[in-house]
Amino acid sequence: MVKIKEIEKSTEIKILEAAKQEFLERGFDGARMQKIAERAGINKALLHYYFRSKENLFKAIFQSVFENFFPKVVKTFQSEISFFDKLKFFIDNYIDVLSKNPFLPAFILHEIQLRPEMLINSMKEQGFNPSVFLNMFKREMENGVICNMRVEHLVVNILSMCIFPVAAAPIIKGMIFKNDDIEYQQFLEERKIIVYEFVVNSIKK
Amino acid sequence: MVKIKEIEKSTEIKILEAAKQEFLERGFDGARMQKIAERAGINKALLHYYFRSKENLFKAIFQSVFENFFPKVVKTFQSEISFFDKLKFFIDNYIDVLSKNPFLPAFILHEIQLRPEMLINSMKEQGFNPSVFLNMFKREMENGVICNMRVEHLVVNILSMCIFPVAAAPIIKGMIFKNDDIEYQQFLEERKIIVYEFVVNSIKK
DNA sequence: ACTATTTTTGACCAGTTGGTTAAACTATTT
DNA sequence: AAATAGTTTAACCAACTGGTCAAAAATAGT
Repeated sequence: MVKIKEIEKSTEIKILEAAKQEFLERGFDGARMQKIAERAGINKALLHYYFRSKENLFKAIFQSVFENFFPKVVKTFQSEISFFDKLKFFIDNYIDVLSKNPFLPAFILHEIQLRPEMLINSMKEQGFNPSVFLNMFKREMENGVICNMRVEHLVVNILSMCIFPVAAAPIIKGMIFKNDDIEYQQFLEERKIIVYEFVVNSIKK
Repeated sequence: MVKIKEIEKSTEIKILEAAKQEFLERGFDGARMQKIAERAGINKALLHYYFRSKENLFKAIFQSVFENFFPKVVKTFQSEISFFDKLKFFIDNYIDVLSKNPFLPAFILHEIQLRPEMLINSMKEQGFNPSVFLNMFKREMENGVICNMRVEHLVVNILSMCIFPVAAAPIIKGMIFKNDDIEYQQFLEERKIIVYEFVVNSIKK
């Protein structure tokens, strides 16, 4: 049994991985329990054995996925580097995470439209607090390092420019890059620097 | 019959309005033909009488909705006002349209993930051409009015800051404004100016 | 007023979907 | 090795869903 666990992933892990794919690609309403079972290579009844219902399985996935969507800000921002390096590091890192989870942004944005409770739930359960983020910028404004503005707008601007281009990948690919995946990936790569410069240009005193 | 048409909307219009609501809120997979019929106050079979299938009805809605999502750039940009006024007008106008269609951005972003063809289709059918948009900025760069950068990034930045805050409304409301709708609406209103200033600060020479 | 055409409806259908169950299989305990 | 507990499966089910159809109702044409 020990050997099996090492070679073959545990059933629960296999289910979670399959469910994550299915839910991320198709959303709750589009996802099919049968498809999840097939993807995991198991019998459909096993899904209900491990996770009572579709709703339950979905909640598990949403929570695990939520972590990737809301950047673990604390570690990034507690380091000793300068404000601008923190900002640069954050943007680089966040775009990187998202571009490796291409379905994530659109999935979250879609699901929360009719289930905002899920968000609040996940936030509480993970102790996520946006004010850590906001306060960092507020401090730099008070120190006169960056221009004064409502921090909420600044933060939303930064997040917008990181998240939207991934959520809108099919649009951008289709309209700008003639559906060339490589060119689009290159575009995202460039943004790690461009977004930082764009923000700094705008807020630096 | 003339009188009836004036008082009561034609069946087709009623269906389209009901379907638009249902599809925008729930997406294709979450929408129910029965619910659309109820919303329109008609029998379900009528839906199939006017639009053969759910798929067909969806296509009709997607196309009509697409127009609002992709700003009618031409008219805005052909006017004689200065570049910066065009930009200001565009951002103001676009945020306004989106905030009046709160489900629109997340709907489009979700649906295109697995149906990119729909996008291409609607684009062709409506003769939408993104290069009109891109070229305007390129011209101003060549004229030395704004800083040089890859126009694609500039345009994506602007669109990001207009679209994302609407798509992410439930997140922003929940995390920043304690679910206060009015404060959130005020926030969007402010962005009409803030986004413009943020962009201009960054690109003005 | 009568007919032909279009619009609307209720009843119905076949396929799908999430979920259940009893039995088979596997591993663990004694 | 026998009993016990934990996994896995195939078969099944009730509810729902998109879609059909024949008949009824409304409208238009004569």
